[in-house]
Amino acid sequence: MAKAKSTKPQKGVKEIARRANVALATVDRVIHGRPGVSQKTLEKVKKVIEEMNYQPNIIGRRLASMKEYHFAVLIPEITEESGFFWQAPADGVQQAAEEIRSMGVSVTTFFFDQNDKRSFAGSARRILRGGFDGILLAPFFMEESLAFTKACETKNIPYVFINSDIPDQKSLTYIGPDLYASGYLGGQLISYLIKPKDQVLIVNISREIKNVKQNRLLRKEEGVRSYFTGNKIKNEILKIDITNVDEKAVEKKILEMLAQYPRTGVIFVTNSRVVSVAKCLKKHFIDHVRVIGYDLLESGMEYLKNGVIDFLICQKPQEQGYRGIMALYHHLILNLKVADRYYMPIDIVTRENCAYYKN
Amino acid sequence: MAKAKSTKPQKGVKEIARRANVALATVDRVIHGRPGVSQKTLEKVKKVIEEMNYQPNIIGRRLASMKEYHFAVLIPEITEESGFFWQAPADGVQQAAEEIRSMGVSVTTFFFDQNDKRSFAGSARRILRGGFDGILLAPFFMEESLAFTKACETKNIPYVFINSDIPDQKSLTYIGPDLYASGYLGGQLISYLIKPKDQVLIVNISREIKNVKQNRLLRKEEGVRSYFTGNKIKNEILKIDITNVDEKAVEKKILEMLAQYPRTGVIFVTNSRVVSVAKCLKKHFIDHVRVIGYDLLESGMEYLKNGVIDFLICQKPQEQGYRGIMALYHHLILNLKVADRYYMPIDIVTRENCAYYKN
DNA sequence: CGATGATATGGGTACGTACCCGGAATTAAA
DNA sequence: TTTAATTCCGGGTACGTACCCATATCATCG
Repeated sequence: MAKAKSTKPQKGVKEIARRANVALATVDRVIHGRPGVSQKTLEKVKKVIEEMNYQPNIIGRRLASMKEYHFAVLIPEITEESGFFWQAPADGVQQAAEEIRSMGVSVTTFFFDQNDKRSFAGSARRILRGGFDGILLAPFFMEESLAFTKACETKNIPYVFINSDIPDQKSLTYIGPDLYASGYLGGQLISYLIKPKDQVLIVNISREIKNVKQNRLLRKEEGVRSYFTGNKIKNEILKIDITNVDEKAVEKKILEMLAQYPRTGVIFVTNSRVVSVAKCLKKHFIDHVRVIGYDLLESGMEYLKNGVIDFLICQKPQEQGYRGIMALYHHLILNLKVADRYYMPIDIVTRENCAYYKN
Repeated sequence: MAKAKSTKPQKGVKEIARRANVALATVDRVIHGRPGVSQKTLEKVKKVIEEMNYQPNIIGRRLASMKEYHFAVLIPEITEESGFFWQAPADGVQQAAEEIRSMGVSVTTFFFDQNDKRSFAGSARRILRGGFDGILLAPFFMEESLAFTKACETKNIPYVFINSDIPDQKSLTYIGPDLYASGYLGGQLISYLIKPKDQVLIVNISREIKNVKQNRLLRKEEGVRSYFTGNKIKNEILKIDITNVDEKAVEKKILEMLAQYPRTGVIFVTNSRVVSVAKCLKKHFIDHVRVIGYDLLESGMEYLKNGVIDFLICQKPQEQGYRGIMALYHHLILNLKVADRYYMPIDIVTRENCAYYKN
């Protein structure tokens, strides 16, 4: 018979071992589901763990297993072309990384070219080879993203979607905008700016038609239209898709439209390319048209301030990056529950409050 | 002569000890500034620490010193009277508390009666006696708050202001709204709703006149006025202070004002009591007056939805609580730098986006 | 010069968990 | 029955830091 152990109450694993009258190592095996434990002891130990409602001490755990956690981030390049939009999420990622570095977490960011599926797939491959423990990605290209997440699932690596969602995937969580709702809100903002007989021009500016990004724009457009029908707003909605994202091309198209439809009172641009439109209006001294767009970029702020753009709809890009990393941290290290999606608040940014959204 | 130590590279304190050729305990004394180290060794060890750019391992530290950190929170009671406003910051505090509990931090919340300075002082006293390591407080009453923070400074306890700031204090940080800016933004929102010859009515509803809260309202009012003068808006601004916060009393005053000034087009209420005003307008079927107010309470949302209130200006009350606690955590446990103030974004909440701000 | 006290220093253990390794118990094969 | 293989279990050490306690060193005074 095993000799009676000391009965002074301990805590954690030790206490389990004491109560179940087994060695620490055995408890450890049970907790980690390692083999080498008889059915009998297994149940005994499990019962004690249950009784104690044992919660492992994160600190002790992190110290003992000096395991480093490596997170990978896959987002578009921070380019002039995209108005440096992805700088903000990258900053948020950075901020989170600093905060949890002392817990043994490192974060590596991979970029891809928004106009090149292959660069996305290439970075994805490199991530898969890199042996990462968690992944944060902007699923820009549908097929490539699906292939990637499937591989992650095989390897049992949790991944978080950011900025764009692919529903029905087994992502740990989605963090980003509710596009439809933001368009709906856009509809309301339009209604504040428009006069009874005016027309509204919705502008989608995007190079690719068949990628996820394009669908994003359409979701927003749906939202706007839905607000109009839902609130019985009679103003006519015009619409134009511009696939040549060059500023000159945008300028030309916009001028054409305005010439053709002179009663256009509001232009609603479904992404940050609103800047190109604003630039055009400013250049041609068109000041009877109000403009609403998306994302608070440096350039957009300028047009907000000089009154060319009235509203920008903005969804906390920095916080998206921050929360994405923290979701992985909570899940993998702290064992906290993570909500399966988190829609960012839809911020209305105007000339007067934009300073508070820029950081 | 001390015998030569092993030279295999270690990390952390051990490596310092090895390089400086002293014992671990000595290094420890230096790091914690404890006495019992000769000037010579002190400098030697400090030099090595410098060279290595030594960063203590938080995990090891937390494990060794099983010190528990206790944070105290001092906020107003969550009452019907205040529209349960403080529920949100309390929730944020709770969320942060859960997140850092595994790092050995506990959070205790103390409440006070907004109408009773003594209850504030009483809770403050209890906190001071409680031996807390960090404090988050809403400095509602000027004198009492100053006495409290002074006591904290004496005891070397860091404190964070939330929701209201008292400038020039040695608070670790301030987290809350920029009141003036929010009023300024309010001015812009008014301009969207007002017609050329309309008058604007600013309403301050607050029981106390001389407490911090009252000053808050005045700051917002200043912001509005400043927007009007700055943007050369000619509409007349009317103003009324209501110190009887009872709904009946508010109703009476509002009706009086509207009778006296029938060209009132917009009512701007400087706090969440906007609900009382909305209630009054709704009751008397007054629908030609637009309403702007503060804070997204359950009751306010209702009037937002049925169109009585157009805009609510809102400053992330939940996040204020969350960030406040995290600031203490970053400072005390993680040794991270904390910005000396953090102004919350000024959210514009409308019928269409309010759902995203409620949680 | 020895006793005393203050100052300086090092050894060692503990925190809660992970994991290696050797040995006991059990079972299968000889 | 002995031996080998297998399964099961416990002892012990490590992670990086904090802190107690014992000892060495040194100045001071009787």
